[in-house]
Amino acid sequence: MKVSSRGRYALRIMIDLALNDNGEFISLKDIAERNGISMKYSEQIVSLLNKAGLLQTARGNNGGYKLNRRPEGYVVGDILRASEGDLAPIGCLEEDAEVCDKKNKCQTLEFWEGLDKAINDYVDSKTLADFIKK
Amino acid sequence: MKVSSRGRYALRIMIDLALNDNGEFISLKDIAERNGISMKYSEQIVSLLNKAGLLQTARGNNGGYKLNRRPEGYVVGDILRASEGDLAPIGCLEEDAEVCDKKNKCQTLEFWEGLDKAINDYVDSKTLADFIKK
DNA sequence: GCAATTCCTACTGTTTTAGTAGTATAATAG
DNA sequence: CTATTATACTACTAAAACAGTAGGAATTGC
Repeated sequence: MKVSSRGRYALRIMIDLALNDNGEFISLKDIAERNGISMKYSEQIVSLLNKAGLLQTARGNNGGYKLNRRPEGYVVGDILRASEGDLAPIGCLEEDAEVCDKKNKCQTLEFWEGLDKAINDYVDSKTLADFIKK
Repeated sequence: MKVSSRGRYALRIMIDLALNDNGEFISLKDIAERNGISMKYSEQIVSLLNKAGLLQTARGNNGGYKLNRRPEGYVVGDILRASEGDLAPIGCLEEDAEVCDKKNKCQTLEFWEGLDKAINDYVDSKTLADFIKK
């Protein structure tokens, strides 16, 4: 039941981008250094965030990344789902799960659905803004 | 962010014990067969539940397992923590985690504590009784 | 053209998961 | 007192997931 390092780092990177946002693109080198993550690993994580449409990017010299909305516009759930994949606590509840033939008589499904909801409700109740105004 | 098969099976086994409780000890063979889990794997899981004090056991002929309280007395969280280990979503929040020197200035700790609480509050709000009265 | 940067994909060591397997110990029936 | 039925304990193993590394291609600014 652990969030992987990808998810944890993804959140840190997004917070870093919010904290250091000055309108310019921020290079991954700076982000990675500030957060003690290797360039190469950061690359992979940022790539996931980018593919999920959470960032604005620029290649080449003076390129880098920046947020494409204000911090309040980022729900933590979206950041985690982008980096971690599904947050579903069991396979049956994943987005693309194959339909289980025992679904109708499954005694535990409802419980797991409730847990899934508890988790997603929580992570969707927080935005990046909650991390920067302190 | 997945619950392992040990945790899922543990819950099923406990429900099975509640549903089939007639005062007698129930053999693991019966439990395993009813739930489609191998004897050997079931053994390991039941062993964890037993060590956590959730069961009453008897060895030898006519031996087996049974609940030591009424279904309402079992909180699902206890069953999952016994089988899965800690439900903490990140290592820092585990019971026996070494103290992190960056704890004071960690920007994300509070968020993860909140998620930990959301998860534990949910699993501790359900008991075995919630699974059998339908 | 060169330096700085993102983008993409393959590879690798370690840990965790999901079990199997074997044997020892205990209780009961006969 | 022994055969049978059961739990208890510990070691092992194949496969998957995790946590990165590594190398090179493409893009842009100066």
